Amino acid sequence: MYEAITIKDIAKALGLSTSTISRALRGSHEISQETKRMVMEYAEQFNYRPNPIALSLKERRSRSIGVVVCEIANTFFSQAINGIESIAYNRGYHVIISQSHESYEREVVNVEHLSSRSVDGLLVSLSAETDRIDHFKKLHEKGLPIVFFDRVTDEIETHKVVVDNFKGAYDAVQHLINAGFKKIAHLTSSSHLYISRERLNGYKAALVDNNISVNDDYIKYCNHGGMIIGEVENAIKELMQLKNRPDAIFCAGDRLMLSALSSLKALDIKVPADVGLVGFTNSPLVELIEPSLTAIKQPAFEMGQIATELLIKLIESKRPVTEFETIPLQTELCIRNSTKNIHAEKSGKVKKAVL
Amino acid sequence: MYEAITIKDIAKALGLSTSTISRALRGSHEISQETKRMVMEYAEQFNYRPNPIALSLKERRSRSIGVVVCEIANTFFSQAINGIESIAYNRGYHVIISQSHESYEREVVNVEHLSSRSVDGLLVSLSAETDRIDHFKKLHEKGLPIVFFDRVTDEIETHKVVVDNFKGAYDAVQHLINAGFKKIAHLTSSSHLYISRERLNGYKAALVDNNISVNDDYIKYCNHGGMIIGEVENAIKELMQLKNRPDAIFCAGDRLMLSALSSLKALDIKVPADVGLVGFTNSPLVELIEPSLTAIKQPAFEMGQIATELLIKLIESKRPVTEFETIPLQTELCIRNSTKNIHAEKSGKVKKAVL
DNA sequence: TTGTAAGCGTTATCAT
DNA sequence: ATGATAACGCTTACAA
Repeated sequence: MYEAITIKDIAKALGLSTSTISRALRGSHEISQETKRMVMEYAEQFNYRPNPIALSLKERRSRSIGVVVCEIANTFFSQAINGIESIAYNRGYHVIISQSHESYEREVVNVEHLSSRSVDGLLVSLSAETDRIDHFKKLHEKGLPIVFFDRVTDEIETHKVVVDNFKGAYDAVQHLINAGFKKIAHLTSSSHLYISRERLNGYKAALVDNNISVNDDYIKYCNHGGMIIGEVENAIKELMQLKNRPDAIFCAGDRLMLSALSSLKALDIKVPADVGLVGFTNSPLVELIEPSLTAIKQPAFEMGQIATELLIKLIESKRPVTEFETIPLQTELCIRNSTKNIHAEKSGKVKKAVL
Repeated sequence: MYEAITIKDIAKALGLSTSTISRALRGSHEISQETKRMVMEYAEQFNYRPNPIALSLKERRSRSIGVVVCEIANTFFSQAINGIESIAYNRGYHVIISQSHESYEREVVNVEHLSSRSVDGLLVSLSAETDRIDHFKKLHEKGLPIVFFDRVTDEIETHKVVVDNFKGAYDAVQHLINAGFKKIAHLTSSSHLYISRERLNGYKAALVDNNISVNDDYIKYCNHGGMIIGEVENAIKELMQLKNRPDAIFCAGDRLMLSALSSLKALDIKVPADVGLVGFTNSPLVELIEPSLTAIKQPAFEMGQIATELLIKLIESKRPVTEFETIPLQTELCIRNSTKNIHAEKSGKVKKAVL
């Protein structure tokens, strides 16, 4: 089996003590140049690598951070994870990803697993099913640093990274209205999710501001985030069977949007000829679909980066942090191959946040 | 900060020695029922969790496995990772994912990082750019268990999990020919990848068997797997500018297929009216694209599962393994919403493999 | 049945 | 400038 060389081995080979080797390796000034050179050379030659596990035990930290998301096969999250990695690896942290597949049960198990594996902190985006968060509260109270991104909760006071979901939704619905749609339905995820409620509010506000009354029959929830077979299909079917059938749908998320699309296709309903469609999605594929769809995109990569910066700051801060930031970013509305930056101040916000 | 209870704490509290606690906790028969009960209760009450880092140090294993892939934002790999997780978590292993983004450099760095973090084994699918594999050979020779899946190499003797790429490609091209296409181009990934060569061979064989001569101008390589800006666009442009322009394209991979699609769209070339398109992809989205495309799908989830089973077997085997398996699975050809199982023995193979 | 001590690889503290 | 020792949390011979 794989046997790595240790400080002890070097000490024995060079006739020195382990402490000398340790110091020499870290370039301590209290070791003679000559000894340092010898040790360094030997270490180099035999490809010495400090054992991270021993270090972890000593330093009481694992230099790893846990990521809790619902699904990596979702463009938003895979992009966010890329952002997370880009920061974490530079700072010497491992990233351990766990997926809940939108299941509360699995989220609890994963969090338990990660914490028992002594990650130094957690980056969390809640699952759709999650309606109570004791599993996070418990850890947070014990002092485990946690940063939420995208699917946040207001029940835990810590750093959060979000987009302006209200505005993103509002703009999208306004876009539909501008395009002439009037009977706009809303397909949303779980009502437990704060972002769902924000997006719902944005939707309602846009309608009201345009003197369109809100029709509750037009609002469909998918409490399992569309992960349960038939969940989206049924919602779409119900919408399409309404007497006063909607002429457009605003989808609150990636998976919902894509499932809605295939459900509509199965019903042989054409988009946008029969039904207009816009939604929150980071998938570049929507542009491949003919005619290309209007998408609200989130700055996923940046969100991952910022969340990671904040988490590492928490992890490495000496004394308890009492002031927490909620970093608000902006969405982009991508209309048929042309991206319209709704909010000019976007990059400014990001910059400030990373400081 | 987060302070977990240790065996020492329990020992002190109950006036026993740490070894007694350790044994009691593991239910050793050489500890009195009474003591066991006491210890168990106390541990339960204070929510004792063994420190996995201390365990790792003692057992000289981290109970984590490293995954080396190019991109998690690729349906094949995210599905494979789901399979990997499903096995790993049950067996008490952590999964640490790293992405090369098809870059040789990053792959080397990631592997170095993972091994220095003392993972117990590696699940690898090579990056498109990778043309030499010393970074894996070195570790393999030191005894680190490695299992390759999908993008394998024949330069390292170990377990491998693959599909029958030749047959998958052959069937796809035959399908195009059956549909009336005759001038079939091939857009492939890096020539370094063994699977690319197999798929190329399948492509050629199908042509030859149908008395169509192979035209080298019709074969385009993307040595960076389509990750470099313009790589696929240029290849498609070149194909479309040929005097004897192809009437169909067979794509060797997920990213290539989707990039080809958007490149064709940018050129205002209709699929399949102007150009037929089939390719290796696990993306469910191809069905949403109008008209839906023909896809060759790989059993990604199962491949991940089998690879993980094999890796854990290697990790946990007491003596060096000298006989290695190459598990061959079968692809499915998915034609316009109807899935045709080309190979009946598929499930049988999988079963055998997991044994 | 329980305790003592050594060891996993490293670093910090206190000698020398 | 270098060495000895203890400690991080846990397991396991070996003693008692």
